[in-house]
Amino acid sequence: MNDLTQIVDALRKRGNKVTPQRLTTIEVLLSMGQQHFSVEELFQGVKQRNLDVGMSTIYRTVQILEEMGFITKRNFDDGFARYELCELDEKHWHHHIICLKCGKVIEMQDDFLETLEKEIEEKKEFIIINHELKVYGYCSDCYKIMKGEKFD
Amino acid sequence: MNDLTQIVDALRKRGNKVTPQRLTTIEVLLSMGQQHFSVEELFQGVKQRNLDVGMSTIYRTVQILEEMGFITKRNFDDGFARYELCELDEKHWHHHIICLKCGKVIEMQDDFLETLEKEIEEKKEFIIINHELKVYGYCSDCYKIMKGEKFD
DNA sequence: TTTGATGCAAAAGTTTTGCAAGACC
DNA sequence: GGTCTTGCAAAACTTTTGCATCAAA
Repeated sequence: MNDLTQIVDALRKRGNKVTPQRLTTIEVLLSMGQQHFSVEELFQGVKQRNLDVGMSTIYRTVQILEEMGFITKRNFDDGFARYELCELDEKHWHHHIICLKCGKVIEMQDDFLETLEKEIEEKKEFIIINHELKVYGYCSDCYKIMKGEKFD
Repeated sequence: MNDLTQIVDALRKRGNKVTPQRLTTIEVLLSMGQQHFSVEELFQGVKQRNLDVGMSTIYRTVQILEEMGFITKRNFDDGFARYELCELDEKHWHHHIICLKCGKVIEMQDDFLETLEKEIEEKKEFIIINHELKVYGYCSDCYKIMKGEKFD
């Protein structure tokens, strides 16, 4: 559902033009699937497809796609923004489990926050659009290493 | 419990020195309580106490305090990092409810995520240190305005 | 032909770093 | 006195912007 033609059509409907740079950027982005990609990675991906492109063009494309709701900005505190594809057809949240040592990001599907959302909407008079849960800690690999090193 | 002497002692124990700049920075930080402060705000706060200080000193102090676990970095996508004081004596999480229109941040105390944490620790073999939940949407004020404007 | 897009370079903004001078312990 | 800290300026980084040129529709 979230494929190239859908995005291209939506772009045209918005009055945006579909240029080779934009098309390739979207192709690269779609080929990355659920991953969390940075603007730099998109830039490299487009260049690897033998298309010369400027950083600012990627930034501008990403901005448009975010406004359109096809991608969402995430911040994992590694110095730059990351984006990921949205699931348009259903509200299907996933959460991020982040290792404080190696930076690995594990995804977890879970909709159990729905009860909390209802509570917030009632108690705080708030209309919820989205949410983001990040759990920080140590993955099993790093934890083993740390125990071996008698660290902490 | 989270007071000046505790932090100062911990600094000395770590081999760090307690300079006027550092002391004042910590005082300002403590006077802000639970708020989410930026480095810039700390910088202004220290200067308002008639102490000349350089930005880099604040950045370095904040870095040390984060390493020591007294403060945590938060990112509300407003262009720079924000920090907040940690509750050292107990695991008492709070969550952030963020208005997408006016940027207001509401805090919410809730420990209901404990069940989820246990599940993650078992299923994913992950040692959890911290977590962060951000709920995005529209506060009642902004929602009223939007309805009045027939927006969306 | 009109309007939006591109690409470069420069600007903007936060955060980091090198280094000589100064302060804490 | 030795080591850590400071402060300045400059660098490093990501992201944004201005503008002349170019291309999609």
